[in-house]
Amino acid sequence: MTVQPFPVSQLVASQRPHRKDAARNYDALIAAARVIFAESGADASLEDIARRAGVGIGTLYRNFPTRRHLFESVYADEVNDLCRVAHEVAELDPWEALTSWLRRFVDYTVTKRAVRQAMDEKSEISLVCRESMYQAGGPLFERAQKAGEARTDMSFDDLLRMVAGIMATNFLDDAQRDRVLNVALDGVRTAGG
Amino acid sequence: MTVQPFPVSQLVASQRPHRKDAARNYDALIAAARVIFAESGADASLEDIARRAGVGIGTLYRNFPTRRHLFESVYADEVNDLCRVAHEVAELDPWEALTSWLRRFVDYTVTKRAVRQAMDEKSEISLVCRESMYQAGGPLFERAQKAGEARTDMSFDDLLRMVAGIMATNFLDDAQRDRVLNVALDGVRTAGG
DNA sequence: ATTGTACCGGAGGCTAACCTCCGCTTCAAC
DNA sequence: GTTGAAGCGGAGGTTAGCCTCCGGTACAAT
Repeated sequence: MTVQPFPVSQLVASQRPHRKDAARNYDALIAAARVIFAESGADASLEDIARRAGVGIGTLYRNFPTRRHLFESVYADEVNDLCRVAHEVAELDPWEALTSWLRRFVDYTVTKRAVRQAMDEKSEISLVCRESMYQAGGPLFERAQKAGEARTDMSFDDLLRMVAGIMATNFLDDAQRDRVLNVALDGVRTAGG
Repeated sequence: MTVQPFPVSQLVASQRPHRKDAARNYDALIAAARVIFAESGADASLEDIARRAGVGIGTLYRNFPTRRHLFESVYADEVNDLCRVAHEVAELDPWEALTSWLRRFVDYTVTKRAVRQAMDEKSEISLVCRESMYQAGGPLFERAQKAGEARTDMSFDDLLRMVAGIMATNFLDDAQRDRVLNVALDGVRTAGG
């Protein structure tokens, strides 16, 4: 059960400017985008993001020529973290490892609304990100399957989309989201295999 | 197990104009909105809808003063159908009745993307619709619970949101959506009770 | 057939967001 | 400290969608 290192981080890091002020602005933009995308989805106003980051709209466009560039940079960041987490949970028992990784997946507020859209993007970086995520999480799923803890009549892609769908849904509160996720995961654990 | 008649239909029917051409336009608008909302979500362009319906934008606004009016009219229509279906499935066995109703719920393409938004609306008509839907589907769930076919540690609201989340998610194809829905429903059927 | 009225449609003003462009500022190399 | 280049920011042109308004049209009642 090997997990590849993170090809995504270079893609993102290479864009970060060298000058001090520029780098600060770059980070502020990513952080702001994280928040605004989380609140309003992937088609949030770029001017809102620039305003929140405390920079001019021109600066935003210099760093991220298109909305997609910005979105993908944020997204890549998250995927990066997810890959790292997959490493960290590798020592837990199979089912525990899988579900705690998926829970982490759910917790990402940035892409909570936007991930579903990203799942269908065809751009190169999206493909790379998805690939990375699959390489990181897929083995956890297979291990759980081999341990007889997860049904074998569904794919990892099925699983991710299921969880993504639930995580993108509005619930009354976090407790409800958790309850529902548990129900769905019970469905993954049982029968059908 | 009684199911209330449909308080929603009056709300909608009362808005339908009397004159022949006007009524035709009204229907065309609803039909067009159904399609466009399904494609682009609840914030689709109203002018697209008018164009597709083959009427002027003015006609749209005369019939539906706000985007919400239009959306809710379409939504109410769907809810209506769902209530009727709840009646029809009442004779099936408990689990079968519940799942076939839920499947019908999933099949609604109109609100596929938009239902999630609607679930959180606070407007009067949304409340009425949700109430109707709960009165129609809730008994199916309770019956399944009493028959030991559905877990009792989740609410009907939990269930609907789970299914709504899955139904609003983009899948590779319908087979995948079906597969995932089945997995989640397996989680509802088992344990935890 | 006439006529009053309800209805039609789209031109056009309004706003919001997109994105470019360029004069000014700030950094860091020497 | 000087200097040139990299970076800044926001004014403003452009587009898209919202919604109003009114001259003209088509229905249905008589």
